Amino acid sequence: MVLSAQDGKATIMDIARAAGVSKSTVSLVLNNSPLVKPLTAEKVKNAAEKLGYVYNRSAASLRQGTSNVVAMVVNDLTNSFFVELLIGAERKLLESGFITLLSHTGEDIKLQAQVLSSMREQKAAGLILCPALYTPPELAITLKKWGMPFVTVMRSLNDEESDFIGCDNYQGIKLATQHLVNLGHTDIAFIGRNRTNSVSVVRQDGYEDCLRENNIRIHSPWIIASKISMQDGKVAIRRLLALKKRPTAVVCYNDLIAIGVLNEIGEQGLTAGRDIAVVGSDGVAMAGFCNPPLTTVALHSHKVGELASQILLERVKNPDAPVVKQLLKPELIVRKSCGADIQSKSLSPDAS
Amino acid sequence: MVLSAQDGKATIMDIARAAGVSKSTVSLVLNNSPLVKPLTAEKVKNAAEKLGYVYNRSAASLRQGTSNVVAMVVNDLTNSFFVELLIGAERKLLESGFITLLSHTGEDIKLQAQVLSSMREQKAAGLILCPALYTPPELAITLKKWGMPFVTVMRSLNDEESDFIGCDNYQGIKLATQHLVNLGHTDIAFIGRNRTNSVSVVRQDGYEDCLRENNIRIHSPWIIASKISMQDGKVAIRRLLALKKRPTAVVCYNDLIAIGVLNEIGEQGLTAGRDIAVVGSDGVAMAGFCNPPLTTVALHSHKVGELASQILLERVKNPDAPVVKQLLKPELIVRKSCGADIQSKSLSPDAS
DNA sequence: CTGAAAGCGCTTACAG
DNA sequence: CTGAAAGCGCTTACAG
Repeated sequence: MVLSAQDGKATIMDIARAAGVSKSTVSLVLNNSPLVKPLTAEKVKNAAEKLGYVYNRSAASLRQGTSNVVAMVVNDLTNSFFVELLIGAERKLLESGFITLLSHTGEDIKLQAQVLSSMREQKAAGLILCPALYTPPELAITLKKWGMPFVTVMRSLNDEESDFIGCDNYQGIKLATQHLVNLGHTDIAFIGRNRTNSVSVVRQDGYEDCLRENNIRIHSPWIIASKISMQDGKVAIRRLLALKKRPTAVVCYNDLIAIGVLNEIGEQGLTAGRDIAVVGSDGVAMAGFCNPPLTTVALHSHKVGELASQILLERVKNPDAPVVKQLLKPELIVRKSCGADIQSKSLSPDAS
Repeated sequence: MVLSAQDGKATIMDIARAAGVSKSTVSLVLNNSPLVKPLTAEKVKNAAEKLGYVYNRSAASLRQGTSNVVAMVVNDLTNSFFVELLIGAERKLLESGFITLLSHTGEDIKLQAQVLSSMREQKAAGLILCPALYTPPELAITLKKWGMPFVTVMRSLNDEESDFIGCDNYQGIKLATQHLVNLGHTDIAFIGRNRTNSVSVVRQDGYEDCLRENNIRIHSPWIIASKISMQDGKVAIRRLLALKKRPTAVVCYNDLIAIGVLNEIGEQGLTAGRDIAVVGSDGVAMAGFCNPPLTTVALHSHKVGELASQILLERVKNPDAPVVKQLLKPELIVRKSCGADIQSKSLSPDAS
């Protein structure tokens, strides 16, 4: 194939001339319109190839008033749950011909507002938003006024009228807590209390309701406020271990915190699962490779990302379709940090 | 502020009319040109605000032939090193008025080629590329023919004429290996051999050269091929532990592999640092929270990302500036997985 | 199934 | 310091 000296500079007009058709026809061919006769389409495609033609999306976007980019604004990429979600979403978008404009807000709502404006200027076709903590709910109204289709993920904006894909945080934490109860624990702590984070509120509710349903009294010194990081998990369990009356098990808000917890337990010469049971939530890949491997609740990060993309693209196509609110079903993954293996061993006849 | 019914639909012409100036002047104001009298600029800005004006980047891109998006194509976001790098780069780009078009290739060169084409169509102003394994070196030529400024990160394309930001992998692994030698080890394994990954080749060289310089014979059964994942690290150490003649220490290609190694060691009831020493490379955040905490070589992921953005933006401004090739200096971070704490304890007078 | 024409909203010389 | 004019490369009714 001989590339023209103008490689990359050819326009639709050049193709039209080379192929002996009008530029309208070229445009139709480039967009795979069924209106064009196959033979003509072939001629056009060959000419485009020969000229080293590159489609100019800026021109198309200007003309159409929208683009083939989708904005993805994520609160915390240091939490691999969101990275896994991003990977799922990005792949799915790509398969549908969209490309991802990414921004990481790091839970900074000022920054979030700034990047959203920027993405509006880019004429993003839609937005997948994992809102930063403390995002004002009016953001939903703003986005609608902008006419930007969006779906919120994991955290909602408390807006009835917008699409949301999340996980059943309440059932998830209940599953985890009940598992500890089933293993015989009654002294169960919760790390990650934060009354201004709706997800934390729900997870704490799941923990407390589970205890109540099992007639276990809630012991408030065992409910520890914590930011969402490994380091803060570490600090929280340290406080718990320093208590005169220690819990025998701990439910963590998420895996990130649980990983910090496991680390500190190890540092203190203790063994999670034997000396104290630990469960997390989210089911990040890393959880399976902790020491000991972390019992957690899989929230299906990739699936959430894929679903969010899919729902968004449907919303883009059809703004008037019914609102989608979907909570994925959590799934308990039992590993060793909860001590389930030790217990079953001591119950088996061949236990030493 | 009263928003017009046309919120978001106003153009530069509407502003011009409202402010009583020409649209050229409006354009200059929007681009913060110093040519416009402050008073005029103020009038224009007020009018824009009042009309709910949104800058249309598609139009600007079409006219200018370039955009304010920067493409970032990353080989492996399941490795948090690259996530950290991405975070650093994205933040820096945002500060400079650029927004990030992201794609995750997952080491798939077909997919990589596809997304690069797509980013070309978007008229990305530049590209930060962490190339997929086995990327043909001709990619550098292609990108140049496209006229797309780019900088490769971590892995180079073996092209003298293009910018590259990486880490001194050779010195890094040497640092790690020498640390084990200093602790008294002579039976040191290497996990992560891959002769078709240039980074692995260099790291293995660092390991081997360090042994040689210390007059330690290289024992090839202790050099284990492995893919770059936690699971593959797990499998590799299992093979090593099954050997009749086991090594007493192991250098891992990177932290991802090391995390898998630590997990398997724990699963076998052994303790890293006491029963076998482990060191990683990269210095991901997670390394500090392993059990035991992982001794590793910090390669400064955020810094690499920031530097890559900075160099790219300079390249965009000045295509003829001298080529930049920069290797960041690695830094050993001693934690417990290498057993340094145990050794120093046994050397201290108050050891039990 | 194909062509001629208008226009998307900017920026950029150029003239004053 | 400001204005009039041209044009970036597409898509989309519309007419045939």
